Amino acid sequence: MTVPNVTEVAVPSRTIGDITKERILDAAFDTLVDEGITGASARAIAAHGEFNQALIFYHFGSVRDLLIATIERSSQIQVERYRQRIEGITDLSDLVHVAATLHAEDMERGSITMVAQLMAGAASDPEMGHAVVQAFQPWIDLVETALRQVFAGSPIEAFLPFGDMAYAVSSLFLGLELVSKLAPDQEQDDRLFSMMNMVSGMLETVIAGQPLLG
Amino acid sequence: MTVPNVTEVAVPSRTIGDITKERILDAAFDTLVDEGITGASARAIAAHGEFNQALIFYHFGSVRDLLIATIERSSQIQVERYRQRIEGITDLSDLVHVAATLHAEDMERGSITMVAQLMAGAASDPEMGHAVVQAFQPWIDLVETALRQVFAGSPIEAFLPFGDMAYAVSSLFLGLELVSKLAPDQEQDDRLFSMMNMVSGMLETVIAGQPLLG
DNA sequence: GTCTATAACGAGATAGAC
DNA sequence: GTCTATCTCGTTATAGAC
Repeated sequence: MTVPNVTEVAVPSRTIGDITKERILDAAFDTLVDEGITGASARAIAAHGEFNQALIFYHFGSVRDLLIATIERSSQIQVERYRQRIEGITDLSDLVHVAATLHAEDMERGSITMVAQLMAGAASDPEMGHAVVQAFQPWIDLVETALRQVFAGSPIEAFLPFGDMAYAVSSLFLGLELVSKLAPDQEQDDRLFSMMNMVSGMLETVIAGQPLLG
Repeated sequence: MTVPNVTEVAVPSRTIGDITKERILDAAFDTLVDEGITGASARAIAAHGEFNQALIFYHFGSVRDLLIATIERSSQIQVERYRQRIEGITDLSDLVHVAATLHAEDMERGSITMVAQLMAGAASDPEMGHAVVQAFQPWIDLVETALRQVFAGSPIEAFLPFGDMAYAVSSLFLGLELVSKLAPDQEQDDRLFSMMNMVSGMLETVIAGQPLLG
């Protein structure tokens, strides 16, 4: 990467090619969310973004490399978005509430759906599998950060395996979006998070040393 | 359906066609597990089962209808298998142990992996989506049965939303197999279930009315 | 019921004009 | 950097011999 001379270029110059690349990446994302991995062909992506099919191969070499670039880019962007949303959350019940909101948002936006789709698609492609796993890691890390925040200072903090918990919670959301996308049921999701809320309430009660029943 | 005359046919007759149909269904299952939804073409399935590609269309009409028949059949069979394994389990920690075993087995066998793959593949196909959701329901019901068993007689039994819990747990396993298949990590899975074991132990302690810490 | 052969089409990818 | 045109291959699916 060359650093532009400041006297020459004041703002980081975005070439027209960069703009096209982003258009293609956006279209690939949209296609993955709308049509799934089986529908994410070069033709379908080009139709979604209303550009020429050949541009995909000019800019990314192959559809597969485009999809890999797509998950890398959007994971990075979306994780950063979500990270801002969990910042400052120190209460478990607040975290559950934010999680419910983010899940609902993501059902529209599709960033986790896209991860699930690429994960399924990478099943027979080790190289792509590696890229997808790499892109999924920041999501797990994000969850771990959130969990550590809300359990900081708790008497059980020292006993909790945050890494494993984050792995489980991330997988849960992955599976959840897979199912939710297939059978959209807002009420089911509402009940799910109200259950999580109940569990978090019980947990807070127990941690405080109070009896659960009474 | 005609009932065969007992004097004529002693055992329910399986035509040679039925046997072929099962071969095709088995091959479709194997292909889905090994190659994923993107690799489950008519040719690939035929190669897996070492039969002629045209048989798929003769017996099932289309690849899609074959895949739908596949998930219907194997979900039914596998859920029945698993149901036998959770029979008589009344202890939460025993359930966790069985769940860990079944998860490990399924990583080899692939019945849940197959559901995850078809779920991803059905994203852009409402009709297939419906079939997959239908096939997933018995899994959720199975989990609900297991949960009801271990919480039967517990003082918190009346407060627990078993249906929602089953939905969540099923989704968790779905996501888990999706990730595990992509990045096989036996140690991670071991830690996961040891965590679940810890949680179930904590839960039993709390339900018994004893303090969690001390 | 199973085979071979092939039609009809969509896929990824490239060449070459602009 | 973007376009049209096209190649090649794999795909679903069918026709017709056996």
